[in-house]
Amino acid sequence: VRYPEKQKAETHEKILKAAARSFRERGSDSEGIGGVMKELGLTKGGFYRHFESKGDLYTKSLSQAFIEVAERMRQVAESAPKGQELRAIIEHYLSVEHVNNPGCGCVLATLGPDISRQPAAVRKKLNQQMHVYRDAFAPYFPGRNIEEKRARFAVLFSSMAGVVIAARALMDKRDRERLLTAARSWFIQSFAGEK
Amino acid sequence: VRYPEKQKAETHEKILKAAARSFRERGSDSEGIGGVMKELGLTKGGFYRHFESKGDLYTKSLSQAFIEVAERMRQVAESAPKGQELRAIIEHYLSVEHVNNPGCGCVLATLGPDISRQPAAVRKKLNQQMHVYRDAFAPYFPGRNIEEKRARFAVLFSSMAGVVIAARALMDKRDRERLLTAARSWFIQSFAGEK
DNA sequence: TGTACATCAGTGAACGCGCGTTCACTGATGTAC
DNA sequence: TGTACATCAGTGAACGCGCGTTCACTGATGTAC
Repeated sequence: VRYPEKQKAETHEKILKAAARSFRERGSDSEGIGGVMKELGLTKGGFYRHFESKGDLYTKSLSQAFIEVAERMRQVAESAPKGQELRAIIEHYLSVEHVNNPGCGCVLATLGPDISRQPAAVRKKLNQQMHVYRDAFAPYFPGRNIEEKRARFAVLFSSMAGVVIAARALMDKRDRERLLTAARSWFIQSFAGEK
Repeated sequence: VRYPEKQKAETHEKILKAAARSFRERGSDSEGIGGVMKELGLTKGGFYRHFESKGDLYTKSLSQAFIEVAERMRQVAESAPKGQELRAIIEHYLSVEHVNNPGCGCVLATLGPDISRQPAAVRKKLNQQMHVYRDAFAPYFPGRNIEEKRARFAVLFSSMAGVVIAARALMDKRDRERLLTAARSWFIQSFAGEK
């Protein structure tokens, strides 16, 4: 069956998005191509018209995920009152919603350790995406120059990712909220200069 | 072949330690029972005389890992000058050595996201271990009462885990060292009250 | 406008591989007599 | 002290399963004439 005009591009993007969610929710194994394609009402055989391999999908879908997350953060920052952008970003990142929705959340917080186990080529590509991600936020950071802003970005975001990871590992709901609340007020105080 | 007196206990512990390292280095998949047993010069068939299943090994070896890491941290704290314990812990945790040796490093920083994907029973057991881990350090934390100390412990350790994860994801050695240095001085300043 | 043909996204069965698990077997050690 | 026997850690082959990948095939659409 030959399929309608623009369908291929649509399917391609659907696979990308579904995979980006699946990898973040379930890890880089444990669902697989068959599962993702099935979710979309397709069969796994067709996958290879869109991607070279599972590794190819992994790299591309995570790149996509970095972009999506950055875009969302940018919106949060833009809709915050002037001077409160960083605070808004911190509150958004350390929210219960983020912790409860890994599928559309920060890549570092869902697949960080996994990324460091990838072959060099994959890590390289993802490192580039991380830099794009970083440079989208550097403007909101305090610091005398770009180097200082970048350094603060790196410390804050990696720290917050750790908090989200720990919160997700905790089973007790109240422990989780307590951790998030404590972290929120501490990060805001330290980085956004308030309580 | 019937094997010498205490050999079983020794083998049991060897498997536990090798698995604790393997899981942290390569993730919860990607080496497997066969590989771990082979490393020890054994065949995989014998594995089931020691553990019920791979999941059983996972839980027990990570519990072991929590204990080992806590013990090491305790040593670091004890050999530090009076009043400098927390600072010593931070420096040790955020060292290049820790980043370069995931196999004997912090469990949260190697398998944090993985833990949150485990079935409830496994998470429960690991949560208990995390509490033991926490209570071993609470004494070194500032705070008016045990609750405050625990809260600070949770924020500091989860943040530091995030930094180690991010450092491991970075390919460029200098980026990595820059992140660690920035994080070290920031955490020490914030938690251990110095620069 | 109509017709013949090439294209190629998607199908569904099959293949290969690795891994977790099982199981019949081995044989040196510990124990009972 | 000596002998017969039970035990059980470890072996190695086999099994089943799921997953990534391949491939011959389909047939509606787009294109060439």
